[in-house]
Amino acid sequence: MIIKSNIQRVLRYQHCVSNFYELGFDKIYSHNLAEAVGVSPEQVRKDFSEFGIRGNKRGGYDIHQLLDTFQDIFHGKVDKRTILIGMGNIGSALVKYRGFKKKRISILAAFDIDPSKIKGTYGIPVYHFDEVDKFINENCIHTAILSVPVVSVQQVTDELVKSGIIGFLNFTPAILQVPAHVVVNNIDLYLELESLFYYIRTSEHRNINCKEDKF
Amino acid sequence: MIIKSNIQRVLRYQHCVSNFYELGFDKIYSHNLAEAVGVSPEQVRKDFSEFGIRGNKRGGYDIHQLLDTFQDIFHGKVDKRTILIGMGNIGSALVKYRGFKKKRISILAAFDIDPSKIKGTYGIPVYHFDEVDKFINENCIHTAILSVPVVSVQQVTDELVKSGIIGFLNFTPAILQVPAHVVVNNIDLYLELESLFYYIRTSEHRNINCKEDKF
DNA sequence: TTAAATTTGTGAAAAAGTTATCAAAAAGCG
DNA sequence: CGCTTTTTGATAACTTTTTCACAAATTTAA
Ligand SMILES: NC(=O)c1ccc[n+]([C@@H]2O[C@H](COP(=O)([O-])OP(=O)(O)OC[C@H]3O[C@@H](n4cnc5c(N)ncnc54)[C@H](O)[C@@H]3O)[C@@H](O)[C@H]2O)c1
Ligand SMILES: NC(=O)c1ccc[n+]([C@@H]2O[C@H](COP(=O)([O-])OP(=O)(O)OC[C@H]3O[C@@H](n4cnc5c(N)ncnc54)[C@H](O)[C@@H]3O)[C@@H](O)[C@H]2O)c1
Repeated sequence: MIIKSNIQRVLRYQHCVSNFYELGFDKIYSHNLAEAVGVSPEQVRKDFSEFGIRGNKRGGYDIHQLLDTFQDIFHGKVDKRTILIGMGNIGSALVKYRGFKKKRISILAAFDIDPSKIKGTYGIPVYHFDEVDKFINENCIHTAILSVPVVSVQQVTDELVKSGIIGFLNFTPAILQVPAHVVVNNIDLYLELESLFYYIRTSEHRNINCKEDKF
Repeated sequence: MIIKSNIQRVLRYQHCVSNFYELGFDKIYSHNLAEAVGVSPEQVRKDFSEFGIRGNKRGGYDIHQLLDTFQDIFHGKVDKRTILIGMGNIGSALVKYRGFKKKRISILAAFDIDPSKIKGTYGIPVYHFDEVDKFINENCIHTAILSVPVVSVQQVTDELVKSGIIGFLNFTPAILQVPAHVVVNNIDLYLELESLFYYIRTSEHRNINCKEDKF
């Protein structure tokens, strides 16, 4: 199986190749992509070979061909659909964001248990969580974004797994217990912030004008 | 230098140890933490040894002692302060979130260039970005959260680095160019979603009731 | 007190991931 | 055309990270 960081790097290369395409280029070299994405050229070639992407010796990679291949790999011509559970702070920020549409990702609907959220207008329909099973099966949904309070996330997850969800984007700090075939991508903002503080505390480059050692 | 994933795992152990403490336990074993966090017991012990945390053979780890040690490592008794740049969808979700306060992390102020954001009420002061340098130096800020549009993030970053910021939490899809001593933690929600779709497409566990192959 | 059971800590082994090396292909050029 | 330069692709070397294995310590219990 191709590992997550490999996939994510290739998605970054894709973005970079699109930029080159927009600028009118026809070919691109591993060192171009490496520089733009902040990895080594060898890494780029390794990543490409993992996906069976071949270039031309001395000729680099053909941009049009690359873009086609990326479209195949990531189903670029297919709309990707998901649902969101918990229309709170994070949930409504995600729903309002326009950037996913450009990448052909749609949050089809949101689900909550708070009647005020269900009545609200957010640009997408917001239903009661009781209706999620019906919606998943009627619309053939495989993934869900979890932005509910941490206390209820495991129960919500269990029900979604029962309804057929096999991929989660989890914004809660909980470590979800799921069957082996279910994938969970965790976004733990607290861990990201706290680890950042850890690094800056141990850094020798802190602002020398600071009298006290504040963080 | 201790790596990020090591730090983040230990933060998860901390959370789990706190739960055990709340439940009235006095000691905890590597296998308890392993199970809760979803890693191997050996990993727990290796992680601990990296931070110089020692347990007792056959006696496990003393919970009170562990919690004290975690407080030392992560400066649990010190308020950690940061600022936020870009009071948009994501920015205001973060500012509204109450969970960081409990962990003694405060977003002291936000900065924007849109006058309507600067006039708005968000619970924390929102200043014009022109004032960020003064604020950073007067308040001894080392870290910043970036939730501005991707087109302006590099320029914003350059200015913040000049003002002394050495740690970023970057919500934009841009790969930031920063000096070597500056740490950037990236949260790329598009990459997380797209890699999830990649996995579920290649999974054999997709809902069999789906006639068409929708994603 | 001795034996049995359990759990840590660590060094070795294995696995995973990244970087270096270099032959081969292709392009440019005199 | 033949020589030089560039760049890929494959493999080897290296590095990092995780897992394994087991001695040492400590507790429990007989
Ligand atoms: N907002 C942030 O910046 C932030 C940062 C870090 C972590 N998180 C995590 O993200 C999650 C969401 O945070 P938030 O700030 O958006 O919270 P929030 O309280 O604003 O939103 C949670 C939403 O979930 C709904 N909900 C509650 N129980 C539900 C259930 N059983 N089924 C369906 N919906 C339910 C609530 O009605 C609410 O609308 C939390 O777990 C939080 O820990 C958020
Ligand atoms: N909202 C999401 O769900 C989401 C998802 C993925 C990625 N992102 C990324 O996060 C970033 C923010 O997204 P958003 O949806 O919150 O955007 P947004 O447009 O809602 O907010 C951006 C804010 O930044 C301010 N701003 C613009 N230029 C600025 C400058 N030079 N200095 C200071 N402030 C400035 C704007 O006035 C606005 O308030 C974007 O880069 C976006 O690509 C957001």
